[in-house]
Amino acid sequence: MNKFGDRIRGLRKAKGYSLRQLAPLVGVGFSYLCKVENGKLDFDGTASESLIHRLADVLEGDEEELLLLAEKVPEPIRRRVIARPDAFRRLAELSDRKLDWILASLD
Amino acid sequence: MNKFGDRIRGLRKAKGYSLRQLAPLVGVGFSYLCKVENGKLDFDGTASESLIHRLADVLEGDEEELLLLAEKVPEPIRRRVIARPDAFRRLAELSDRKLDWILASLD
DNA sequence: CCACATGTTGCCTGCAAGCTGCTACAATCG
DNA sequence: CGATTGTAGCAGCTTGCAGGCAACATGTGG
Repeated sequence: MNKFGDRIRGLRKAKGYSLRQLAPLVGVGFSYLCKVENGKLDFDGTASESLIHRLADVLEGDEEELLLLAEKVPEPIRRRVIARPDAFRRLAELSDRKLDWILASLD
Repeated sequence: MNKFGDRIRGLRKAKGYSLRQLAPLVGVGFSYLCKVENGKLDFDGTASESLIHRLADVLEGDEEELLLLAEKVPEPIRRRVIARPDAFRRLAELSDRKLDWILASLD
């Protein structure tokens, strides 16, 4: 259960980077990157949003996907939830099946 | 533009508490509470989630509503977004009008 | 076998969030 | 008047986040 780290590692290998090569490109130390990939950060948590942003950039990954794997709510979604709390409170209570139905009816 | 503080103040008055009375009930100092209500915290930010939780409890307010006023995403909603990112990424892109339409069609 | 790149880990630090806890002063009210 | 209430400023303090450094392990080609 380390979806985020595994994804990062995958993207990194795909680009042929070593930890020491990638680290300076995203502005952190290589040892920190290692911990990020293995989910071994001292404090139980994940990388900061700004680091995820830089990683997505350099590795050409989907930033929102990475944020979600790291269990963070991406800003565009967050803003929308805050703007329309009435709507999202209700939507959040819906079953998977009803969500699917709504998505289908959007076309 | 101080929705959260105003709401807290309203709830507090409704219960007939003074700042100095309420403060110990939620475990903070009265001067801090004053700044929370007036949005004058030293660091630009809002009260912590745990304080909001205690306030909702003591003042018998709706915790999710208060969190949203403080521009924080409540846990139940957060979990749902993480569980169904595909759905919420799309829903977040919808206009207010389309959201209203969906809500209406839920009955 | 050695040299060297790569990955892993433990400890250590800087900094900002989220408070505490005074203090002082103005406004309000019985 | 005296007591209560709200407002504000300032100095600290504790915790957790974010990351650095140095040493150690593992692996790989020559």
